[in-house]
Order: sequence, then structure tokens, then C-alpha cells
Amino acid sequence: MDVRVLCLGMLTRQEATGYELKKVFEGPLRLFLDASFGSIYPALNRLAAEELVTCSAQAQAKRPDKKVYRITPKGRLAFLDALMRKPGADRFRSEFLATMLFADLLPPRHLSQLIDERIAECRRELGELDGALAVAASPAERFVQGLGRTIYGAALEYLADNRHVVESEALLASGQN
Amino acid sequence: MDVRVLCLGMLTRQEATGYELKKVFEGPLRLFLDASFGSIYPALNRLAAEELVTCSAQAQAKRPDKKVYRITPKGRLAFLDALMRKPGADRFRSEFLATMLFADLLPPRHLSQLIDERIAECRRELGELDGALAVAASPAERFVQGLGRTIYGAALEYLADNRHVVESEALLASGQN
DNA sequence: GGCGAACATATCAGGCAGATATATGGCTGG
DNA sequence: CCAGCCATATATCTGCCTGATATGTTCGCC
Repeated sequence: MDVRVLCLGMLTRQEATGYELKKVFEGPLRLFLDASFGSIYPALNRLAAEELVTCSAQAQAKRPDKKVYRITPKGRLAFLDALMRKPGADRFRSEFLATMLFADLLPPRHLSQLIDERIAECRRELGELDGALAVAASPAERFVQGLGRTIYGAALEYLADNRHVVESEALLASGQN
Repeated sequence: MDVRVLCLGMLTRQEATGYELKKVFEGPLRLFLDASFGSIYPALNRLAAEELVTCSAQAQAKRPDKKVYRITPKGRLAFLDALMRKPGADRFRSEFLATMLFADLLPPRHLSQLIDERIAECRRELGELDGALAVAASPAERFVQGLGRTIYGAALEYLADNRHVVESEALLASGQN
């Protein structure tokens, strides 16, 4: 599911500019969806070249031109086609967890601080997701956001319950050098 | 946390060839860690050029040469330095969830099948993680794998409990066209 | 008055995934 | 019995993507 398909999907809901699409990718769905300007703008250009979207430039006084993109019928078909493909495997990239794998190499105090910050971060995300769920958009969005909340909740609990495992390991290792 | 640092980290535990590193990335940690040959081999070459690892080629009869990499003291320092940096945000890329966002565009039967497959997939992952936890390596590894199990378990339960939300939406939408 | 954030688009370097190439030996199903 | 596939082992290439950087204006805050 590359950025082109993702943008096409967003445009099935509403017309938008590249900048607005980027804002969606920074919202409550950012854990699951993401794309940078460096991929969004080229993606939109290519979609337009393939006639899957149209682009109408609106001149704005004192602002750069705004380019509003709309999906075409051909674009809807192409998106449906992409959507019907078997989805690939999940990938949970987490630098925090990669770091935890080597917890025994870290100074115990540093490790504990890292975990504290992590727990705070999880709580913040949870709060944000709950806020987003309250104003809720479509059921589908609520479904996906709800899964995000579930995952963060479970992760938070696990962290609190099991941090001692890595922390005691780090203490042991630091005592040995 | 790029592939270079990841490889360096693996090499703090044990010497290995590029091929062996790839196998680690395909094991029970694959949800969190990943790297392809296309990034591992160049990463090892560069690490060797920077003298963070050494490389000793072992000729093998009837097999291509095996290049065994070992971390150097300089490499250990560099890895620790990378490990102490503040970890970046998690990113849970899931084509399945991206598809769920547009569940209303899918034929209801297709959607249900997708979710069924997904649930089966989660169960398979859970089983695999439980197996890996049983033979368990270091506490740190168990900690990370345990989090994986927790997340899959929570996701599984959420899916089973909430699938009707998207499924009824898809039914509604399909009735309207 | 200055600083940063929001608005809006665009490009570039470097990193990475996935496919492909090369070579060989062992296992399995037809 | 042999064709095809999988495991071992390294390497490269295409194309996509991230993160940084560039450009230029307006608004609000300190």
C-alpha cells in the first residue's frame, strides 16, 4: 500500500490539497498511516498524469497557489482494485523496543528514564485517541482508532507490569563491569 | 535505528554472517525488526570500512565463501552511542488496517473473509511467539517477544469483538448502490 | 520587533525493500 | 528417477520513501 494508493483513498472521501493530505497523516491515524511531503507531492503529480485524479489550481492572494485534487471515476476503479489485493504483513517498527533488546548494555538509570518517558508517551497517545474517538468520524475510522487505543492500552499495561524484567537485567549487568 | 546500527547490535551478541543476520530478522522478532539483503550486505561492508566490525572470509568447499563478521571495541562504543540516543516514534504499518479504513467500499463477503484470514494470522503469530518464549533466549528478548504476544492478543480480541462495526457498514453501503 | 508556527509547494540525498542473479547440494513428490 | 524447490551464501539494481532543506507570506505571542 504505497503513498499513491493511500492518497487516492483519502481522495475518495474528500477533495484535498497535498498539504491537507499531510495533515490527515499527522492526525490520530498517524500510528498506522504516514507519508511525507517528499512522497505526497510526487504521488499526486503521478496520479494526475495517470488521470486518476484531476488538479485545479486556485490562485490565492498572498499565498502560494493551492492545488485541489479530486478523484476521477477511473481513479475510484483503480483504488478499488488496489484495495482488493491481499494486504501484506504488519510491520511494527519501534526504536524503543529495539533499544530494549539491548537493555543490559544501558546504564540502569538511563533505562528507567527511557521507560518512564515511554509510559508517559503511551498515556499521551491514549488521551489523544480517546479525544479523537469522541468526535469520531466514520465507523471505519472509529474501528481503526479503537484498535490503536487497544494496542496502546495493552502495551502500557505490559510495560508497567514487566519493566522490572529488563531493569533488573540492566542492574545485574552494570554491577558486573 | 538504521540497518547498520541493528546489525552492529546483533553482532554484540555473537559473530555472524550476513545470511545469519537475515535469519534473525526473520525469526520471532520480525514484527519489530527487519532488514533485507539489499540493506544488510552494504551495511556490513560499510561497518567494516569504518572498522566497527572485522570480516574474515572462510572458504567452504562446494559453497560460496562465508564472511564472518565480528564487532570491534570501537564498534561497541559506536553501538552504545547510538543506543543512548532518544528513540524515535513507533510506526505500525498495516495494510490490513489501511484496508479496513475503506471497509465500506468492499463487497461484504470479501471483507468478512479478509477479517477471518486476519484472525487466523494473528492466532498463528501468537502460537509462534509462545513457542519462541518457551525456548526463550535472554530476558530482554523475552520482554520484547512478550510485548508482541500482548499486542497480538489484544488485537485479536478487539477484532473478534468489533468486526461487526465495519461489517455492518459494508453491508449498508453495498445495499445502497 | 523578533520568533516561531501555520500555510503551501517542491526538490534532493541517502536509505531501504523486493526482485533478480549466481552457484550448489539435499530433499520430496510425481 | 529426476524436476523442482528449498537452504546456503553473497551481491546488485530499481524504484520508492523519509527527513532535510528551500522559498515566501501572514498571524499571534512575548
